[in-house]
Amino acid sequence: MTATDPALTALAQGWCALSLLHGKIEAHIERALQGRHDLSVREYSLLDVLSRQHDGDGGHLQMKQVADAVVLSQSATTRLVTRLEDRGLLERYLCPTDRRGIYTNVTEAGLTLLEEARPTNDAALRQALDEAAKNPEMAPLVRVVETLKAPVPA
Amino acid sequence: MTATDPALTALAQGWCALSLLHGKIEAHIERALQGRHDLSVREYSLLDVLSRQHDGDGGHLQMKQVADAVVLSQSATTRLVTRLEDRGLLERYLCPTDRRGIYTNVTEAGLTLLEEARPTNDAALRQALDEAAKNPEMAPLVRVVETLKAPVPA
DNA sequence: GCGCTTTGCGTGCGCTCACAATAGTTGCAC
DNA sequence: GTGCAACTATTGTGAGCGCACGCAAAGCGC
Repeated sequence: MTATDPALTALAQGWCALSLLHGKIEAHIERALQGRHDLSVREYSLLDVLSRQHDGDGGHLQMKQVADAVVLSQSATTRLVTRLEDRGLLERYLCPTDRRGIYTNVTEAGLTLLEEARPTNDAALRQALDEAAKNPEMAPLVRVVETLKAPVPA
Repeated sequence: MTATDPALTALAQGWCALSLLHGKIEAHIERALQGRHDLSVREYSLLDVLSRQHDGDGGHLQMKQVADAVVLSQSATTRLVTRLEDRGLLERYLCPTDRRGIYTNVTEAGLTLLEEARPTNDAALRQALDEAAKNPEMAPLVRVVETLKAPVPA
């Protein structure tokens, strides 16, 4: 097991490229969102996720599920939601059937800010992808991200 | 510009998938490396990068370039290198021609630890990819990472 | 040689995160 | 009803990161 397996080590190259691409994009978007809308990438992501689940009825994701959706610990999720709640962008309310669970709604102000920040986010993303495409190591990944867009165009 | 461009918003789907995949993999590898070798993903990545540049002559990456390679700020790179130096895994030495520049070498202990941790890293990566492949949203990305391995198989 | 600008690295401060421990809620066995 | 295990959200603590700043070295015009 201590011997270096070439097939596995080769995977590391792909992972390295993925990690690099992710880092570059995140840093680029972070700078744009932070500068123009005082939002971090995670905060934007959270608003985006919660605004989608809000569509149907009234918001059905518990904190635990939210944490999983944004790949964050429970404690970090609590504080992230608290921050946005303090800014009036979110609202917490207890689950009526299980008082352990807590649901969240995006307020009007939150939706407004989200839609306001979306062009910034998308433009920065487009820009970062173009920049990354120049690197042959990442180009294939960039193409997949671009073609992954339409889930079911029908 | 405030209007939502569908073509750009569609890109966000791909970026979201990429971000999710990255987060899952990183968390998985982090847990494995931290538990078995007391190394974070970034520390492992730094050792890996520095060990490669070390191949040719004696190490030619300055802190700034290292920071760019691991997508970290200069200050974070300083501290990261310092931590590994304190653990005896790295050595700093001043550039002979420009005393502002600082180069780094991986010590024997560092190389040993790196090769020791590599199987752990690769196995965790393989495992995380398999897990992620179950999600149709990420499957295409996973495939690219896997096929990206061989730069030039010839 | 002398001053000014630029470059590269290190440091103080505030913020966010992960981990561990805690409080509140539910469901089940008895 | 009581006790207990499982689950959810929050809070305390230590660590790492980014930003702004400071210091030292190098480049440059004089």
